[in-house]
Amino acid sequence: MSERRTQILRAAVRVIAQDGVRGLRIEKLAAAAGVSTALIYYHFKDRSGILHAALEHINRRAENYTEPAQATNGDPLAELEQMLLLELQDIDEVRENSVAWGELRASAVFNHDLRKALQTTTRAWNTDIEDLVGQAKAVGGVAADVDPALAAEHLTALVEGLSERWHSGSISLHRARQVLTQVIAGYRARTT
Amino acid sequence: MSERRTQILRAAVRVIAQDGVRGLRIEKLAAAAGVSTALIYYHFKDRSGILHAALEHINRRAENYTEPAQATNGDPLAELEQMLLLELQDIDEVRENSVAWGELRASAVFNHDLRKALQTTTRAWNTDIEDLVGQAKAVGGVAADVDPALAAEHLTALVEGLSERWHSGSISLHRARQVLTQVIAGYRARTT
DNA sequence: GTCTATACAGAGATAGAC
DNA sequence: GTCTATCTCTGTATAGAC
Repeated sequence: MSERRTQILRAAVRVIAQDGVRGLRIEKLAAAAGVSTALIYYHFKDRSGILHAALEHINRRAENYTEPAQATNGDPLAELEQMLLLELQDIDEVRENSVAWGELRASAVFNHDLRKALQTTTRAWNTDIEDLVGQAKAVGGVAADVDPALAAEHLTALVEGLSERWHSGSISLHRARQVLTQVIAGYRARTT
Repeated sequence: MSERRTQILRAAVRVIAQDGVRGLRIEKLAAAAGVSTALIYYHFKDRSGILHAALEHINRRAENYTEPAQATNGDPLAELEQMLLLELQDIDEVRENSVAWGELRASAVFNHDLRKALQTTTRAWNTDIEDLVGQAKAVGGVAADVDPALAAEHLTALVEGLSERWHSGSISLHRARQVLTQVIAGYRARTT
């Protein structure tokens, strides 16, 4: 992919994180990227083209920082906790991504075109978490009667809910992390 | 409140549920309400006035159907489950409200004016659920070491997360209800 | 209170030069 | 590939009659 394209896409994520998908203005994006509006149309055809490309870009970034972070000494549940808490951090890149991701979800409610990309990434995330729960089960970290798929959907949906509350000012970041931590603790070798 | 106002507000909720807060067009709203655009400005001053009034209206509706539904024989946890599952139903009024409410949250991420109304309703909801968890604790329905406030935030944030996934097509309604039911079941007299 | 007609601004998109 | 200039459409908002 050309330099220019990525330059514009990076700017797009920034602008989306600030104004939302539906608040994205080509002129503002052009300013943020330091190029003319015409160039944006040249590279992305139209508004919807930019949006799709930007959302793909967000997905790719999301997949990246999902990768194994620190050593967790083979404790799958600890790794899971780390992976989920990753989304709830006040660091520019993470917050930007998380807000933009939330916007993608919110927009997909009304724009059916966006749903497919959303589903793919959501499923991938669910699967990652499901695997970790499965591993935790194998080593006795969680009870045998926990359904990994169900637990994964529970945890990821919860993270999304907490993120949006955080971004919309209805819960503090600290509190959100606390809720999540407690819920995960609740999975440690218990019943159901 | 005048007849006309409520007529317009009802239409507004419908339109918001269909196109989102940011997709609301005065002309479309006028058509949906069967009035002229000028009349809308007459009653609500400007676009933002309509939005605020519509969101208040949504809040009022939400508070209503939150009321005790069916007899639950004094089982607080059953009542809680019923109250939360209420949000996950494929019935026009509920879905409309739930979508509109999701839009309010999503818009509040970028529009700080909306946050106050959001916080108020969120807090009220949390408190209701917290009370029920407290009652359940009192009758031994949930373990003594469960923190009702934390549990309430967990459950309500989860419902929001599941709702949005449902509305954006990333989870089926049935599956969302299943996840929620299981999570609540996990609270029945257990540790943490 | 309610409508018709219209002014005005903002934002998406394109033409054409370099 | 990239820019400047500009066209055009859509959507908010108002004027003024009834």
